[in-house]
Amino acid sequence: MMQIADLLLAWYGENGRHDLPWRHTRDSYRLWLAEIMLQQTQVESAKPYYQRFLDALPNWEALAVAPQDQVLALWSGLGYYARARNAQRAAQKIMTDFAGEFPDTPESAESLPGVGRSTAAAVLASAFAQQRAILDANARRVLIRTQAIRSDPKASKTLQHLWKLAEALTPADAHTYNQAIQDFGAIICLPRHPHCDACPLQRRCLAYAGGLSEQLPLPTRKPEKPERCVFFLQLEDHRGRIFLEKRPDSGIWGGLWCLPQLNQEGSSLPVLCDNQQQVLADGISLRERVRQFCALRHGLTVEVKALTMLQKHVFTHFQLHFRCILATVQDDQIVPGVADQILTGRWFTRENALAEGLPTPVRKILSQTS
DNA sequence: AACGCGTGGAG
DNA sequence: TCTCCAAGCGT
Repeated sequence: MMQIADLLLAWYGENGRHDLPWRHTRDSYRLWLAEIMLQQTQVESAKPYYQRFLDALPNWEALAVAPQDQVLALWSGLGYYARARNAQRAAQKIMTDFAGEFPDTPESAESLPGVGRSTAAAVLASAFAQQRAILDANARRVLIRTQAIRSDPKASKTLQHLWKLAEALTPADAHTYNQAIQDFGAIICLPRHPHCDACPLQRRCLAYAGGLSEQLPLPTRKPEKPERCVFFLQLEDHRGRIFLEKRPDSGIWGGLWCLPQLNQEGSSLPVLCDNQQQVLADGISLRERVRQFCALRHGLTVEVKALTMLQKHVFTHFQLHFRCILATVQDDQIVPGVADQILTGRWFTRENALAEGLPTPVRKILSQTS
């Protein structure tokens, strides 16, 4: 009787996505990069980024010595930017601590920033033909269904169990099997409405046997999405250049270039949604707050020209409402003395700005108004 | 252990 | 429009 691994391998031979750009290499750099890009990211989203990144930074050394801004520009739009910053740190560690080669044990691989248990296993299996089990969203879902696991899919006890199962099922040819179970999860054992009628594991699937295919995995509770409201300052100088600040590495959009952000203090969403003559809750007019902000933070004297419509950007964990404040600098000069404290701001032409690592909404704003 | 971290496609 | 969630990891 064919076991699950053999059934998956047979299915994969006929139906797998053998044309993916990272499927025909054993180069650890290329395999690792694909794994990092694909974390929490769908194949179709990562595809266009992958080849572009490799063309620009084809090996560990190139990535290790690249300017961080170049790395983030190559990642711009893909999201979860800590992946890009960690990727560069990992490349640097490989150059300094591992003689330019991806390490060949799980412990050492997992010591690289951004490389966890599953990513390490995927690279070791494919680059070095080791028998290592992965446990990503696809493998997790397939195992939960075939074994009819009814516990919380994210609970640590469940994950322990799933890792045991994954390791027990993974055959010697883990490289091929890991691809197989991921393609199977993406094509047949879908998150919603799995194609059980076309499933090669139908007779091995406890969820199918129990009529639970649509109910498993058990849904996880969705945390509430708070709403945040900010203003983005679109400052232009007399030459039409735009002012951007580099965000700190920690937090949202870490390391990216962003429009200066003016937080809305002590006032609620309805105020921000109010008309353009609004006055903030502290009694200072928006126009005056902008002028203070630019003077204190950037040493710039500005004139507020306009306020755009309310726009929205949705993250996984919160919703961002924002307006852009259009303003011009009057004298094109950074105040001497204050300039020393301006570590994070620079003027860009539109074209140069769009070549940098920008958050998606900022890229949209700058593209629209150019 | 629970939360922070992006974006886009599907239904 | 809204909901779900995707090749996870760091803290």
